[in-house]
Amino acid sequence: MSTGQETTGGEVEPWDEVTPDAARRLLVAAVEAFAERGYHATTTRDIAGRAGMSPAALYIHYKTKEELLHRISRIGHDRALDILRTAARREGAAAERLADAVSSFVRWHAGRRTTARVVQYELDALGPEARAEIVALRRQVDAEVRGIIEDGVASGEFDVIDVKGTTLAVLSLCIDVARWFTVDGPRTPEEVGALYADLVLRMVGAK
Amino acid sequence: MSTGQETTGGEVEPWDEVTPDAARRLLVAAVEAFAERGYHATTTRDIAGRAGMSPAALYIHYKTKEELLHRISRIGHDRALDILRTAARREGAAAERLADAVSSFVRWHAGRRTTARVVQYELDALGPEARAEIVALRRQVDAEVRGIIEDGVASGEFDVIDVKGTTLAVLSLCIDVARWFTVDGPRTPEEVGALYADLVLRMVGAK
DNA sequence: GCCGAAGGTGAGCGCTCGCTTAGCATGGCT
DNA sequence: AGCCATGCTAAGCGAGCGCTCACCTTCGGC
Repeated sequence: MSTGQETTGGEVEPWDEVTPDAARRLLVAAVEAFAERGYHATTTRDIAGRAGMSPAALYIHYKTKEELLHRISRIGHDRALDILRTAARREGAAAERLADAVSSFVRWHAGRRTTARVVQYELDALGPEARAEIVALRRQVDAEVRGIIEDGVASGEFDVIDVKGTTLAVLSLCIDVARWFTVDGPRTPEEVGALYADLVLRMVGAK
Repeated sequence: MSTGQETTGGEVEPWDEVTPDAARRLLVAAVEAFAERGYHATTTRDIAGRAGMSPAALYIHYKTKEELLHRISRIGHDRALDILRTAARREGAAAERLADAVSSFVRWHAGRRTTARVVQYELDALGPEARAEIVALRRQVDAEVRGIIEDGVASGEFDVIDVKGTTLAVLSLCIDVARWFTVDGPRTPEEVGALYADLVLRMVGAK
């Protein structure tokens, strides 16, 4: 049921933009630690230890522990938004674009689950101004998906009563993948992506 | 689209079972604090303060802070399982039972959001043996929903390719309500329940 | 061969954490 | 009246937290 060509969904490590090397190692270590134990349960000594450095080294590259979370959250949301934008702005019917958006978004949440977990569940640990910046990005994420659904409704492809509520549900379904997905589980990110794209097309009454 | 009579979905405070009164006040205070800031970010001083008591009072009624979380998680999961069981075992077609299960489960996650948040997102803060107990309850939750979907497939009411995957997605959709729902938002728990019941019936290809 | 910038470390400061202990008030039972 | 079980508090212990500081090492430019 409706795949066609798809945009790639976050299979590469996207931390190349973080330099120098030591700063990137610290950030990757922080992603792992935050994903495993949560922001508040993670100590700066744990992050530094995972990166093979002393606790003090962290403060050469980052002002505070919260700045680490902020950087991770910012880069992660940029990536998520990029994935959805790519799918939303390609050529094709609304059904194809929605299926592509969902499957690549889900593949990112499953395949890069540690990052997604931090991005989606540690928002409240940020201070007010950093959180406001991230919330703005989330609104753009919502707008991309809502745009595709509105297109489908306008063209008669979809049958949706509550566009805002359905958009919320679609994103909610995708995001929760970061909560339950495990690499030891029976499904690959690609399989979950395909299943969820199918389920979402049913939700919007495609065809 | 398919409502009919519904089971009540967690609109009452379910902490009557916790006695004595001081222990219940502490537990309610802990639910609020854990839901707002997360288990690890919550201090025992904060919990005791919300309950109008000194920090030491907590340890008269609970051995550790973790025991508080364990009790909350246990009672919450019992309640969630009870809601789904009631819906699953009533009379009626699979579509009605599934709609009832989803709408009451969602109403609980939205209406009693603080409890649901702790129950669904603080599982990892429990120790191994407590977590194992809760995980067993979650498997029963999954089995109830899967049972309804299997019934619908067997009777020809539903059109589902991947029953296990669809069950997971349905529960995932409901659970994530605890993450995004707010009382300040534009929707009531009842409205979200009705919308989600409709979306889930579409997901299983009902009728 | 010398120097300063960049990047690192060991030690530790001030603070807050979960939890304990000694002791005080209350109230039902004898 | 005397007594002790129950429920609570004030004070504080040991540990671990985020973060800092004085100092060390490495290395390209002259």
